[in-house]
Formats: sequence, C-alpha cells, structure tokens
Amino acid sequence: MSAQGPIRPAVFHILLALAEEDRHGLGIAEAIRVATDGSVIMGPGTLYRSLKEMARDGLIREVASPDQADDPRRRFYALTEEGLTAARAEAGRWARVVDVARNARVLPEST
Amino acid sequence: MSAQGPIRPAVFHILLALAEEDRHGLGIAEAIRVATDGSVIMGPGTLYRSLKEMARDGLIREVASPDQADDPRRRFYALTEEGLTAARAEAGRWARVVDVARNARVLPEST
DNA sequence: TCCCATATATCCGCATTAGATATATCCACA
DNA sequence: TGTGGATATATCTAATGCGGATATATGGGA
Repeated sequence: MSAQGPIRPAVFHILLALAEEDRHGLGIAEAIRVATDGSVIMGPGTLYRSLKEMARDGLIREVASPDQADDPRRRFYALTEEGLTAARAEAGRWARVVDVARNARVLPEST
Repeated sequence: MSAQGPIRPAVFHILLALAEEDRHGLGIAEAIRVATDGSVIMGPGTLYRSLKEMARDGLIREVASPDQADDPRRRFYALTEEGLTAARAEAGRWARVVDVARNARVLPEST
C-alpha cells in the first residue's frame, strides 16, 4: 500500500524520464530538458537528492548498466511498480488540470 | 512585452480559476479545490500574497463585484490579456508533459 | 444584540529548489 | 602515455515558494 497524494514536480519529472527508459543521473536531467523544451532545467542538487530519496522510498531502484562498455561511473535507475503507480496518479492530476484549461478555452480543443 | 517563462504552480492555478470566470479570493481557492478534486488546497498565505503580486505584475486586475447585493468585503479579480497569455503558455507546457506521460504509456491514450 | 462564519491580510517556519563547490575518473588527442 | 577538458556523482548552502497560524474586520442569522 503506497501513498497516492501529490508528489513534487522534480520527482514527477524524474519518474517520467525513467518511464521512457532506464537512465543514469545526468541522462535523466537531459531527458527532462529535452521533454520540456528547456523550460525545466534540473540542477545536480535537486537531481541527486531526489534520486536518493526516491530509491529510499521504493519509487525507483538502481539497475545494472544496459551496456557493458558503458562509463562505469554512471548509475542507472529503473522505475519500480510503486514508482509507475505514483507516476500514473500524478499524470492523471496533471491531465485533469490540462482539461480544466481546455474547458476554460485557455488551450485549443486538441493538443 | 511580457515574460514567457514558467510560472509558479500557485499562480497558474489562480489564472485558470479566473479564466473560468471572475472570482474573489476565497472563491478562487474553492474553485481550485474543486477543479483538482481536493488535491490542491491553497492556503490564505499563498492565495493573498499571489493575488497581490499578480495584480502588481499585470496578470490580473481588480474588478467591481458582479452583484450589487454582494458582500462588500469581497474583492473580485479578472484576467488581463497578459494573464491570459501567461496561462496559455503555461497550459501548453503542462499539456506537453501530459503528452510525454501518454507516449511513455504512463497514461491511457485518451483522457 | 450577540455569535459564528466569511473575508482579507500578514507573518513565520518548513519544504523544495537552484547554484556553487568538491572529488573522482573517463576519454580524446597529442 | 600522459594530460587536459568533459563527464559524473555527491553534498552544502542560499534563495524561493508554500502552508498554517494568527490578526482584524464585518456580514448575517438566531
């Protein structure tokens, strides 16, 4: 049984980056930057601190590098079931807010 | 010329509440609570401070009460053009994040 | 009239984030 | 092979943002 309350934006962005594929720290930051067109830039403080807490809380777990010839300094992470559940719940909350924006004609119907 | 960078979640929620209709302070907080199914509860500290700053920055403006027989203590606010522009930009950023979630199968296709 | 709910407003402490700094080591290239 | 810049993780601190407590005033109904 896991808490289903809202999660911090930084944690949510990390969960989404890992939902795409397993990544290491800086790879996560880069994925977030690309996914948000540069509007979200996650510095190392927030990044590594969040990763440590998320692993402690069971939202992510460290996995072996997908490439044996990879830089051994890199630490790769994957979503856990609990992490995916949390990501789904938070994404639903975001989607609902986007719907509110559409209904208020702040966004076009589609997009 | 207005800044188009990301805005704080609290400010965004207020903009959306006012995009629906003109409201007074506590009416905004209530609209946010309802729109987010209770997952976003804005306390008075964040609420009134944000309103003051947003009016100062030209995102909203105070308007006359829509009802003459209304409680005179209420202060109603409306979106300005600049506020609507900022809301559109931020909603677009949120929609993009939701799309990322869909593409990563964190959310179902529709919703 | 008296009391409780509503309404605005401010203050303070906590949570969260951004940026600076530290340390190590990989890798390209001379 | 050895060396310098880039990459990578990690931590610390300062700034920012937010929630809740508190204050003040007043509307409205019993």
